[in-house]
Amino acid sequence: MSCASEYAPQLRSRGFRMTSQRMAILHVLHHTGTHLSPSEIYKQARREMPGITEPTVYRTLEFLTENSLVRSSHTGNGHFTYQIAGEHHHHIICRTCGDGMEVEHTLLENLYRVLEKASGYRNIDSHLTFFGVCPNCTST
Amino acid sequence: MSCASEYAPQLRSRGFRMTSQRMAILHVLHHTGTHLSPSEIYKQARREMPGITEPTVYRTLEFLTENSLVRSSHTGNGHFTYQIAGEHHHHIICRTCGDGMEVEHTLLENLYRVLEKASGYRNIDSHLTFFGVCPNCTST
DNA sequence: TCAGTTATTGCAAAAACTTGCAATAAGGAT
DNA sequence: ATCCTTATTGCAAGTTTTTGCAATAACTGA
Repeated sequence: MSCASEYAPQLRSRGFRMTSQRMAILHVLHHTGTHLSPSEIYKQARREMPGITEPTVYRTLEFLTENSLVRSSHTGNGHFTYQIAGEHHHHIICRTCGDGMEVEHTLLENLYRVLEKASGYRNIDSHLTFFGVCPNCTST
Repeated sequence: MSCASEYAPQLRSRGFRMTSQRMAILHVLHHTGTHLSPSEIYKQARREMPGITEPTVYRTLEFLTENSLVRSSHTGNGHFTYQIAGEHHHHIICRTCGDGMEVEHTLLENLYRVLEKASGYRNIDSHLTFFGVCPNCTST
């Protein structure tokens, strides 16, 4: 109810609508704060809004991602997780053990500028996932 | 037959086997040269090896990716495509029109070094997809 | 406040992807 | 050349994700 309705103006100004399904999903993501898989989001959103269906969850996540209210990131196994779009960070995941950590966005800002120059693209804004080998697995 | 068997020693030396299914898939990727979706790969591989099944294609792609013979990249829509692991490059995709272009790996090398220092991870080797707005869509 | 427009949802069915397990076959050893 | 070990596949059934279309409900304007 509360937090999610703050997002309504952002949608309305672009001709979209705030619905109870979108509120429920935003609420879930807002309050857990971390990355969740579509099925976890579905389960939790049903507590807020019992009638919500799975296709709606998938479509909503895609929609919210396109509208920058939510960010998606891919884990090692080929699946996506979703989180509320807050502070911008990235991930690095260990190719060997699967452990991960966050990467500050500021570290990439230089690169973004280089890329914009080289490609002619603007407004680059990607949530990236890097793969490498973590210190633990290197030493073994 | 021909090209794919070159990869056999790489697998054998790690205790894995070269099979006709793996050959078929490598052959397809080697000769098309571009990114293909799992179902496209399945369709084409059946021409080389009629008995091949879909689960095998998925498992094989994952296996070949892990063993660095194939690289996966994610497109905007949340799905993965696969290509033979050759020259290393990345993609930038327009958030508005969906058009894309390749990004030289050399542009990122600096960043990788920065990240290795900051994170302690080594051997960072990711196929990245950036999203931005292309020149066409910017001017409109 | 109410009616109209149309973005959004639910439903049902399809497509894409995964999993467990028994059967097969690749490569090493004899 | 043949046997043995075990990595790999196929099958069949499951889960996850997508799609089309009719029904619904959010916002706009009167």
